[in-house]
Amino acid sequence: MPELPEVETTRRGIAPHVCGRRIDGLIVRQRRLRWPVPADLGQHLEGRRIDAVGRRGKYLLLSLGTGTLIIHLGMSGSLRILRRPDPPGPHDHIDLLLEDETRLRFTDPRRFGAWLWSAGTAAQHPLLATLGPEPLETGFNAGHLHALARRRRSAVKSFIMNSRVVVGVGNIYANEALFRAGIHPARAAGRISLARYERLVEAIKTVLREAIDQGGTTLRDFVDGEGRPGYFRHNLQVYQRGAQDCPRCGAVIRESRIGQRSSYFCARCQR
DNA sequence: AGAGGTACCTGGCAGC
DNA sequence: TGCTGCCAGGTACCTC
Repeated sequence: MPELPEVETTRRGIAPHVCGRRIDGLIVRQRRLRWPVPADLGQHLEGRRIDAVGRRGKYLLLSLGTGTLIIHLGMSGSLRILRRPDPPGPHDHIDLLLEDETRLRFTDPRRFGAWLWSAGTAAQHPLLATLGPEPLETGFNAGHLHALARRRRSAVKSFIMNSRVVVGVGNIYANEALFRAGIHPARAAGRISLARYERLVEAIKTVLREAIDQGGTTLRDFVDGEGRPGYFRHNLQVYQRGAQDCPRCGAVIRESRIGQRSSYFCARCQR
């Protein structure tokens, strides 16, 4: 699933094709996603023009003036621009029909994604109301992390994957950022110094920026707005590299489960 | 308040 | 080859 870099790659890919365009219709072939697609969604969309494509965490936000179409890609979702109405595959659940025959097609084999409507601004929607800061903005800093972590005993990896702490950091980039920062993923969040949180914040920002530059990470499903995969997979240093050599020190990369998620780390470099 | 487990889905893969 | 069990990029919701 798409983490922040994949969602941002999608946003950048679709924005030029949908911004300013009028919505002519909505085809919902499968209503049962993470939540049911609202039965009246099409009525909110048809005839409206898309003003902007924004992002908050892993949520894509299509602003229509009268409200916001909120799209989440879940674990396996992707959005593509179609210039002609290609016949839908079994997991092509939704087409947003735009003027000039353009379509925005939503594909999601696992159906953990979501298409929701928010009247007014997206920030008012309950799903977005409790989200933490954006990792690439200044509100995300070591002081914020260090203060929030006080007395918390959960693993720092689970801590930075908590969307109330910071948005957009999923399993791949949590593993990669902790490796770059030299912090053991199982270390209690409340037992990390401010100085080490400085390193972690820098690592998170850097790894996310680099991944965005590479068009995200494609493990299986992810494609950008043009149907192309992301290439950051070649830059992963620990994720899915259990039993291989640590690229920094040569020790064997270890694999374990933390908070029910696969975790990869070098026990020599990360403390 | 925080931590941990469960649930929602499909598909690919390893092992038998 | 086919079956079974496990695993996968997320996250809301429940219980303790």
